[in-house]
Amino acid sequence: MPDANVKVEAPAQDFIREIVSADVAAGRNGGRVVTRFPPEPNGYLHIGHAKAICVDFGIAADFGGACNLRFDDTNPVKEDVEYVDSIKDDVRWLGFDWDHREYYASDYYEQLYTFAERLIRKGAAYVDSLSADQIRAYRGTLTERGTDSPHRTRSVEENLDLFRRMRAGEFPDGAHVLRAKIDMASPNINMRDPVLYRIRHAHHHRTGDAWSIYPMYDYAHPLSDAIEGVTHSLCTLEYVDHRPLYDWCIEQVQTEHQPKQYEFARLNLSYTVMSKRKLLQLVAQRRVTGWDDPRMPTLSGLRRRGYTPESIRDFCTRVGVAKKENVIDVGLLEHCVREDLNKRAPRAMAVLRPLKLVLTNYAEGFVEHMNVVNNPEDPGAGTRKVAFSREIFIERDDFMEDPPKKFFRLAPGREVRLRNAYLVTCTEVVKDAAGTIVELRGTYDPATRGGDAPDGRKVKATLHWVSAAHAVTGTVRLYDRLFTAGDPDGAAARTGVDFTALINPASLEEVTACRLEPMLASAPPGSRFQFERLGYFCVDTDSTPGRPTFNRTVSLKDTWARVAAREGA
RNA sequence: UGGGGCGUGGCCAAGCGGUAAGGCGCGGGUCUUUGGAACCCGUAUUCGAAGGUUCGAAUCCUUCCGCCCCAACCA
Repeated sequence: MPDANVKVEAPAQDFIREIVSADVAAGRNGGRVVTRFPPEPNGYLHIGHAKAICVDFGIAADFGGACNLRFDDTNPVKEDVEYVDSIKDDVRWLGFDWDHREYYASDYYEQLYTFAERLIRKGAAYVDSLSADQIRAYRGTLTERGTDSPHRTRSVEENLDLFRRMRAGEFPDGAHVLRAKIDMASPNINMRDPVLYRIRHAHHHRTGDAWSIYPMYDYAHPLSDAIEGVTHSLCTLEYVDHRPLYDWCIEQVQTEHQPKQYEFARLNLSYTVMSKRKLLQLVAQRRVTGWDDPRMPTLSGLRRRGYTPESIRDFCTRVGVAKKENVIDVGLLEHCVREDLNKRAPRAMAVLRPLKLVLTNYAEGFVEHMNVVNNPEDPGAGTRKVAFSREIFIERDDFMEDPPKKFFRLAPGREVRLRNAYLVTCTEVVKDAAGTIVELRGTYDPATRGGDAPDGRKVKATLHWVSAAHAVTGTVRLYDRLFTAGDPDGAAARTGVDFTALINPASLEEVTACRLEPMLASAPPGSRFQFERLGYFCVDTDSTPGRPTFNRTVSLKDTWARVAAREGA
């Protein structure tokens, strides 16, 4: 008698989980759930892969199953160990664990070869000696059926002999291919005798020069899944048309396990390009500094930008899994990091564009150490001391000589609060010969230490600040979306311009003479902070104690910016 | 034009014949020593369109329209 309390059904949140759930309930595959994440090691992982990773590992975890990490390394000329290493780093960083289940399609080459001979023997595959161009011509078009190759009727003996000699390296690249014998008249072009093996005298990053023939994806993938005992092979929509071929391979080879393929929509992000080819172009043309440029949608870029793995996983969950083509608003991704970092990032004060404010009634040479809460959202984060003195820097944007109606910050004669310090009033604006404001003078109210007025009077703004004598100088990189168009791919296609023409010229602004709270100078690379009132920032990988450098992950929501824009200010 | 996939608010997305969840965004408000956060309220008489079946349709049927994918010895 099964204990109903022991059996915990994972709730179905999407159509794939519904299918898996039904399979488990029906006892298919002995109730086992095995998935796999199968990247080709030919580039860096991006946020689109993150969705696939979350789906593959997430579904396995939901059903108490396992997810394999399998490198689909069937094309030696495009692949490299550099990529397998980065992929492993990225998957791990995202928070997923494949235990010892690290597999490679190249580990199955011998087995796949044996399967191929089996196909030849049963007359389901043949060696074709047409050129690539001829094969294309014989394939027909979308509307016209294809034509059988003259080699389609070769005998099993001849096919076996040729195939073995292909393996032995007797022929040059392109001389022959192994093809599945299916149906040249199929309305599904993938079924018109697809190529299974091609000759490639190339060095493979793992098998070296052991092979001179390599299996194609359509052949290697389903059989690799079967070899590993994968139960649910999840991939993106463009493979829907390949499913009949996937099933054909499984059926013809008569594998022990029969994995099933299910497809979901890939992730697209607004103001972003996601194709490997385009990302590579950005790197190659130096439009960005590299694969890990903080503006890149790669996982290494997002990591360097300051994104947390938790926020990316949360994003993938919110995005959902369905079959509809989509373009997710990048604002959702930004929302996810803000939400995560708000709870975890310690606060700091940093003045990006400093304007000196001299408090004329504050004793010269006097220093006070204000008690400051590290994170109002996290009492456990504790407090710290921040030096305050006669001369401080405030943000230039926080002062206006002639403020519009809805500007609440500092202005001549107006009182505002310096966060965690005092209420101050601007009494004088000092300008240079050109009329540029070079300094502010003002007074502070000694009775308001900490920021509260004993008489209960209120101010409409609280400003961040840093003591001039104590601040350290640093660099802050302000990032914005890489493209000006919400849908760069679509816009480029419509207008006929290259997508690089849509790059946002202001995607990076480097601000050098920022004045930072001293403790920021010793923060290790990767550490994240909220610069109060500005946004979330992390110490860049190229930061040094002598020249602290921060990347802005994302700004804080800025109501004033919205109001100012609306008022045309 | 052959085959396949998909059409629910600005962007996602539930919904599986019983009378449109939720998130982001947006608008308004409360609170506030971050114009942040938090909290509250509002935001589709309608589900690509038109017919039909039904007491009842986003859900079933028919036709039409639109978008995406496929003709690598790439994955």
